[in-house]
Amino acid sequence: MQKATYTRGQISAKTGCKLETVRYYEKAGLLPPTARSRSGYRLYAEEDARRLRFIRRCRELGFSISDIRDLLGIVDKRTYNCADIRAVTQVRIADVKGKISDLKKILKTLENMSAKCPSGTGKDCPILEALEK
Amino acid sequence: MQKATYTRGQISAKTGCKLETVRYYEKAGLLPPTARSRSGYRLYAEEDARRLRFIRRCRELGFSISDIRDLLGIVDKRTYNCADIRAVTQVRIADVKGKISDLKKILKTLENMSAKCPSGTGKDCPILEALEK
DNA sequence: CTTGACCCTGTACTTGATACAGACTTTATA
DNA sequence: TATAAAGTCTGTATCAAGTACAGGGTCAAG
Repeated sequence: MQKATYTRGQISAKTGCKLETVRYYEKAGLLPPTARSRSGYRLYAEEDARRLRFIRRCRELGFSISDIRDLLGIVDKRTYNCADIRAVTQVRIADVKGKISDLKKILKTLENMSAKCPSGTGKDCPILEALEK
Repeated sequence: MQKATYTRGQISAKTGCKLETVRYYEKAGLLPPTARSRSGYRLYAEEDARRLRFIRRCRELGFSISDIRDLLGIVDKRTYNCADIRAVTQVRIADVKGKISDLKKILKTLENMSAKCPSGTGKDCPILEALEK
């Protein structure tokens, strides 16, 4: 009984990772080199699909490729430590919080600037003045 | 009476734009090519400093280089329209709002994941399970 | 047998800088 | 005045995280 295999196009459709991105993840070391058909086509297994979905989910949550490499490295150890994964996640949470707070400041500034604009067609635009500080 | 001129290092210090970044902005078309000394050194004027500070401020507020090119294009017209500037700013505001909302969703997911983790050293990490979806 | 769809590799492009190599110029110090 | 140090010049490489070709080989259907 053979294991099911998929071509790159098939695994791409199956996981939602774009065709070229799959190759990119292989080159980036997130996906181990697959088996190849006699003519050199990559042959992906079910396990690769799971891994790709994991990577995709992590990317959606903003983990960097290098974060994901760390996470997968931890996972790939037969005996991993839950605390290690938690640590990576906590750093990510702090990062997201920081970004939200930065963006809120930026938003406030932009809205203040925009509010001063009489929405007219005149010159001496108050937005420009604010931008020149 | 000569106008004051600055070298790249001087204008960099004066505006807070890093040395190499000044050259980059020139290449990117945000800063017009400056006058040159006999030996080929760039000579910046007061006007360039104003322009660089404007660019820097825009970047701090997250405007892209191409946004800034647009803004400067509008400003450089002798007769600009305040509404045009307002339009660019409004798009930027919408963009920032979108990013904040995306990041909030991400944060919630990350925190939910992390909250399930018993912070222990066990296996079957609930964060991993959540990441595999 | 040929057409079209798929896959292969390697490379270039994107954004917004940053950094370096190797050469030249200017300034400061001895 | 000589020389060393600091500054500037150009062109190119690097980063992240892909995306998009070009120029080939391969596979299935008609």
